[in-house]
Amino acid sequence: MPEGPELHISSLFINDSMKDLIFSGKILKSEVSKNPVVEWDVPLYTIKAESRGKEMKLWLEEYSPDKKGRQLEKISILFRFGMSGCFKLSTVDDIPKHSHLRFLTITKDSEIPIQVLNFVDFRRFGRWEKNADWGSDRGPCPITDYETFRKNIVNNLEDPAFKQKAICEVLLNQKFFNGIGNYLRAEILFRSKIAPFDEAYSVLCKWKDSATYPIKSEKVLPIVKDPLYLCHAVCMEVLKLSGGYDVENGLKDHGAFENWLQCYQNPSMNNLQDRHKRRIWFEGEPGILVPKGK
DNA sequence: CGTCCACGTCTAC
DNA sequence: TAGACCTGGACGG
Repeated sequence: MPEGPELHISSLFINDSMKDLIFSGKILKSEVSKNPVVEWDVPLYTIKAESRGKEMKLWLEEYSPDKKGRQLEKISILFRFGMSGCFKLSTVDDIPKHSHLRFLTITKDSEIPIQVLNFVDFRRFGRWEKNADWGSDRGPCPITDYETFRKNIVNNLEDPAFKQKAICEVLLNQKFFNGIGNYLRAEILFRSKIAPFDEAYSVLCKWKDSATYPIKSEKVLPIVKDPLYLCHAVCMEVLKLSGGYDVENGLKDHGAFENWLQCYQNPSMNNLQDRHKRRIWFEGEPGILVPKGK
């Protein structure tokens, strides 16, 4: 489930459902995963989460009801979700297929079964790392840090990343658009009415001086076309659906996301492969920098 | 049965 | 700028 909104939904899900849970013991890794074993073996600990673009951190903090001055252990685990990563809560008897990292709760009374927080990832493109900082080649988050996200782009428009590059390809550059993925770029460009293969530099120059947030008139719902604002606003819409692409743990109506999509995978839209062989869905003309040849 | 396609990086030539 | 890394669903013969 993995573009910025899904990562953010995962962190909300964890912070909400783990807030009263106490975990214990070693972190279990599947045999098949090539990711590192995470050394951690304290009697009791709690879990919190944080997301930034397409990365998520878990914070594990030793829990001690009677803190006797001793320094409590604390580690973080940085996750990238690849194409299919997600977190699921289960019981011990109900571990999901393709669960690759597991955190077990204690149980105070035998009435409540042990709960398991699972990192589930059937394609195994997801990665994790202990105590790693946010990816140095990734920009600020359009969901949680929109103004910084925007500044990082408008203050760097002279960067070669934008010149003579198709806007649809630049939208996948995580150095500037951390969290934007294949469905988001289609939805953002569709609402902006920007041709996907128009030049990123000239497109974004037109919007660099517009207001960070669009002016809201009291009566008229503004039809926002600013692509940078839409990077934030479109993500926020997905958060409201609370499910996102390939829901599972969102447990809301499964059709809500598909129903929300206006452009991506819509058979009445056009589509083409970009230079990196990824399919871009769009309405109307492809734009000047469309890859030629077949 | 087979081929193609999918929400994303990685690293090797 | 290719592949490589993976599983599984959709669809064709």
